[in-house]
Amino acid sequence: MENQDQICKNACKVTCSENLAAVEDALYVISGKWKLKIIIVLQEMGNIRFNELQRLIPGISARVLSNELKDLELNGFVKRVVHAEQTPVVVEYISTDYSRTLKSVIISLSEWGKTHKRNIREDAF
Amino acid sequence: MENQDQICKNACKVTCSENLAAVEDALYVISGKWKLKIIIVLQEMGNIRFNELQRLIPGISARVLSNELKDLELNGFVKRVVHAEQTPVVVEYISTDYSRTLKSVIISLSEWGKTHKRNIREDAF
DNA sequence: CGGAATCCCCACGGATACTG
DNA sequence: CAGTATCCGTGGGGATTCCG
Repeated sequence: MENQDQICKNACKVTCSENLAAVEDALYVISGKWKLKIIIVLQEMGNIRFNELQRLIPGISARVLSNELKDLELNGFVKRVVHAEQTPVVVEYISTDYSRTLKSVIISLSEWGKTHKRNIREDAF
Repeated sequence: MENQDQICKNACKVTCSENLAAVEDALYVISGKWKLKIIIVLQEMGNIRFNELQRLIPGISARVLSNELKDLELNGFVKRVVHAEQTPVVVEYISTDYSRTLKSVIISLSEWGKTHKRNIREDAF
């Protein structure tokens, strides 16, 4: 019966759009050229200052880094700590607990990136 | 001794840039507004035709969908199957085995998206 | 040092119309 | 149906300069 087929297809569409929505929600916050990279460096390095952060992320400009950090702070991924007692002022950025919930996303992404690179290499020869 | 601190920091920088590179390799292929979404729908629905694909991805235009599909095909994520025997011609898109290696990435991303949405809701009140 | 302000460009992608 | 062609706006982001 064709009905079975239709029912199945429609069920697929539902779980499909649910998945789509979930991924969209995730991408809305962490997509973009730099966001995930910044989060990774912050998690790996603990506290870190603006200029060193910029040095560790090849290619990012100061303006863009500044904007991204504001965005990440607004969304609770980054904490900004100012040590005003010193001159010149020292500013440190620290990853929050919430940003650590992204751990599994980062891991699976970097795992996939590694094997993907290997596959590309093999194809090349 | 300060040396210990320095050695540790430098080790961090190494694993850090390795992670960064891996994630960059991954993002290079699957980042963008639509790529992952298309892959998700394709995996969920099995074979699917152009117009239905467009309908299932709200907001995407025909031109962009067409371009993205070409790109995904080049990278081995999508198979394009033409049934020329019929008129009008039927074209189906099918997700490849290779695109299925992204499964864990998609799952962790959609899982995170769901819990993130919940957190946002709570913050709102 | 840690940014903010300004200028400027171009490519991503939307809208519309057309084709095999 | 399954796209392609063309036109066009806009905003992401680079380069540079300036400020506290």
